[in-house]
Amino acid sequence: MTIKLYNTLTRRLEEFTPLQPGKVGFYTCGPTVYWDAHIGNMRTMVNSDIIKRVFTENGYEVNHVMNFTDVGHLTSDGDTGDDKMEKGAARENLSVWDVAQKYIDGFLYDMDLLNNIRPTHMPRATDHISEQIAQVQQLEELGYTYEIPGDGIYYDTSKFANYGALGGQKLSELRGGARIDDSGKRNSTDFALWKYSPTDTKRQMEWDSPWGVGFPGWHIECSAMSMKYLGQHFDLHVGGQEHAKVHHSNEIAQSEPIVGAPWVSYWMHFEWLLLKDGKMSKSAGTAYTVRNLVERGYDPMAYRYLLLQSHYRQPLEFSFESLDAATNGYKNIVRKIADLINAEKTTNVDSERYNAWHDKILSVVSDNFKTAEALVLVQDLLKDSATNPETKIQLFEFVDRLLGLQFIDRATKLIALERESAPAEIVALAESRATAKANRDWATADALRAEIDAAGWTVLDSKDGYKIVKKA
RNA sequence: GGCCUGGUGGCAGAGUGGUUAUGCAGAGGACUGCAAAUCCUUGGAUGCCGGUUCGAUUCCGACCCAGGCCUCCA
Repeated sequence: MTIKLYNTLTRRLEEFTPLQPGKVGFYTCGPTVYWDAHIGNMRTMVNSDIIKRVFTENGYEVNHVMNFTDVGHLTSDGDTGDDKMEKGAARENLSVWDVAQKYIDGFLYDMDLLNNIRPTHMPRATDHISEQIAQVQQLEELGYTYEIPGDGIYYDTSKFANYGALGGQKLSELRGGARIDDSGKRNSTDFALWKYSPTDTKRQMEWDSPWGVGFPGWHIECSAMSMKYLGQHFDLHVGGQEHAKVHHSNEIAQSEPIVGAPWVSYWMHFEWLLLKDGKMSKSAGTAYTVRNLVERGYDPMAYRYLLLQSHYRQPLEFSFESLDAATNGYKNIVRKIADLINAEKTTNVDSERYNAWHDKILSVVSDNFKTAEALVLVQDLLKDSATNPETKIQLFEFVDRLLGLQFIDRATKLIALERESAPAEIVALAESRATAKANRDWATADALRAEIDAAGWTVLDSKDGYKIVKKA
């Protein structure tokens, strides 16, 4: 099936053509591991995961690379300010290396909660210093660099004719020049490739290089690692929308002189998760992590479901109200699937119906990853009386592979919960209640039901008597 | 100042040049002693003003409003 995607480079919806038939290589700009990734960060990861799943279901062999930025780049793109990793280390009284490991572990934990398939490769910047140095050397030989004495090696963006193409703005249009720039840079958009360690303090992370002891600028890591694991040219590069102008423009500027243009065929940028009042903020306590949602009793799949109801190129406004709505919607679907699994099977999978639904669902997500439309089809499928339960179940297995919403898993767990037999004392209470009911003593019956409920079980009446179900 | 998105019912959010998805919430009903679950039915929206068109929510233009990026940020 044809895959269409919106390419930021051309600002157009394009049909995807791989560099090598049947294969796709793509790179996601991963997290800087100095703090917990919040649910907004994770939106990007879910989007990446959907891309991977759509390619996979279309028969592609996927090589997905996502980096961990564990080297301290600076808090300002002007290559000044504090080092984030060092700040994190000071905050937590850990070494920078331990800080990195701690937040990598946390990140992967949350990735798993969201059922994101792990990338094929997850390289760390600090493990690829030599590759980064090698690229800086190549750029130096090609004449793209200059030194600011006592500061570092910089990239001269005026040497790269097409600088800023991705951001839709020419060099001359960027406002950078309006700020005071006493750093010695030739152009406001120039950026560091290699920074010298300060002479007055000892950095925890620093390496030898042909230019002196120091550390790499933060853009070069993505160029170095993507090429190492995906080849000099690859198909797709994705990341948060804020990366387009600076980070990705710089990556292109670093890479194309070395490998030729176009370096990457397609670029995709994801919109942000916003709060009513704007961005998530750590200081305001609104930078929720996936683990925070779990602590509040939410299923991570409900959050994933919320995300998939919107489009990746559209900002999404998060609130607990909308998460509650998503939770209800998600649970309703799970309930219906559980009923399908419980339904008596009298027929076999209807391959004609299966194929029709399969193709319909796959085609809407293959068209620029419209997951919201796929979820509409999921509702339609549940209502479709012409498709038998077995076929529907098989289709939901496909939907789970495609969207990663773990419908079958949650439905199976729900059934298990419902089949778990109640302990004797609960059964005794239920029996008493049944007697009270038979005597039309509603007050006693309701009191007993409340007692059972308080013990963690629910009594459900039916035509044939009652069921005792463990509360989720 | 430059660039870029959007403005759709109570909420979240799709698609579409010609009956405005879907979900949640709401209302009514079936079933229930009452609940729960399920099923059925149902009310309710396209910022404002022009233009193109037989017809615009959809295309074009102006305006108003909101948000984002241009500074680390997914």
